[in-house]
Amino acid sequence: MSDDAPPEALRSLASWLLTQTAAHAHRLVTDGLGAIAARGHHYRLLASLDEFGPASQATLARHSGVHTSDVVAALNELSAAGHTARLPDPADRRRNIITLTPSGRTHLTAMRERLQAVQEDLLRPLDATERATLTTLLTRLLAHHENRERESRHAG
Amino acid sequence: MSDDAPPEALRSLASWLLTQTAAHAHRLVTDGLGAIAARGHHYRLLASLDEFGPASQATLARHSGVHTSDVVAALNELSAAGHTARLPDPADRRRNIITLTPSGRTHLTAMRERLQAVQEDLLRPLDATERATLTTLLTRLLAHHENRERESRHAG
DNA sequence: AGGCATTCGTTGGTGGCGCCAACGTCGGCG
DNA sequence: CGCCGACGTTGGCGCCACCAACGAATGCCT
Repeated sequence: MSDDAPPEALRSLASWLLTQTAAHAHRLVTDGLGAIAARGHHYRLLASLDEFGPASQATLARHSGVHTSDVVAALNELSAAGHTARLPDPADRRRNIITLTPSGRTHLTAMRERLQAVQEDLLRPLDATERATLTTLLTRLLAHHENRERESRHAG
Repeated sequence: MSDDAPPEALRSLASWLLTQTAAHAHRLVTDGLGAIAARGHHYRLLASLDEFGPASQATLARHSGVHTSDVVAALNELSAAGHTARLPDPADRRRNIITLTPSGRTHLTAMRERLQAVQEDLLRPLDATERATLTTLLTRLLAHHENRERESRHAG
């Protein structure tokens, strides 16, 4: 649906370049994960569990950046598939403790492989140095805006 | 909702960096345009009209990259606000010819100003050279994936 | 000890964006 | 003439980000 060249008014906007390339990246990721019946949220949650160990849904949300209401839905799916276990915290009955099951660990590994392939696909036209540069620039932008968010949340 | 640091498994994925920064960019754009009751699609369409002149909805979709079904909705809003005019093409009665009204031109200018401010906000941590580098890298990625899309559409 | 604010999980809903299927209308070409 | 295709439109889907509200439970503060 976008055969002709976009107007310069778009091409010259960094925000447009970002959201467009991100859209392509998102499609690659969705397709890659879709092939093993997974979605972005699943990877974020399982990766967080793997790296930080068992956690409540709230801390899981904070680590993964997934909204708590979406964490509920994603964990419903993951638990139904046996990839996570949801058991009540005896020390605080408001909380659930989420753990990664062996099946979940296997699934996570499969996701990682898919995502590695996606990165290759995504970054194909760039050489190693350029990839590093891109990563650095994006990381700096991200850090900046994450800080801004934190400040405005604590101030407001 | 994302207070703690994301896991390294995310930070190391270029696709994640892209979609995250794009999400921030998208929010800035949405807020900026929202202040003047505009949305992303509106800008894309008006900018296309401004740069390429009056066009049918189909060619407008091709230029702006907005899906035709979404073009309909956006043009309903823009026409209702008097920013565009939709008149039947006498030469081809399937087509509508969309034109930019004076009011639309004014609106476009206001959007441009907002978006310029957003770019500043978005890229604040980068100096001029770094901004140029980022633009170049993203443009190359975008061109690559756009070509891939075209090829697969004409092949399949 | 009592009362209040806060946290946690959950439900249901919103909006943007990208996209697909279907349909009636109309034009162009073999 | 008949068929294929383009055009505009409607209605719907999926993913992601996010918000409001609620009951249950906890912790703090007095």
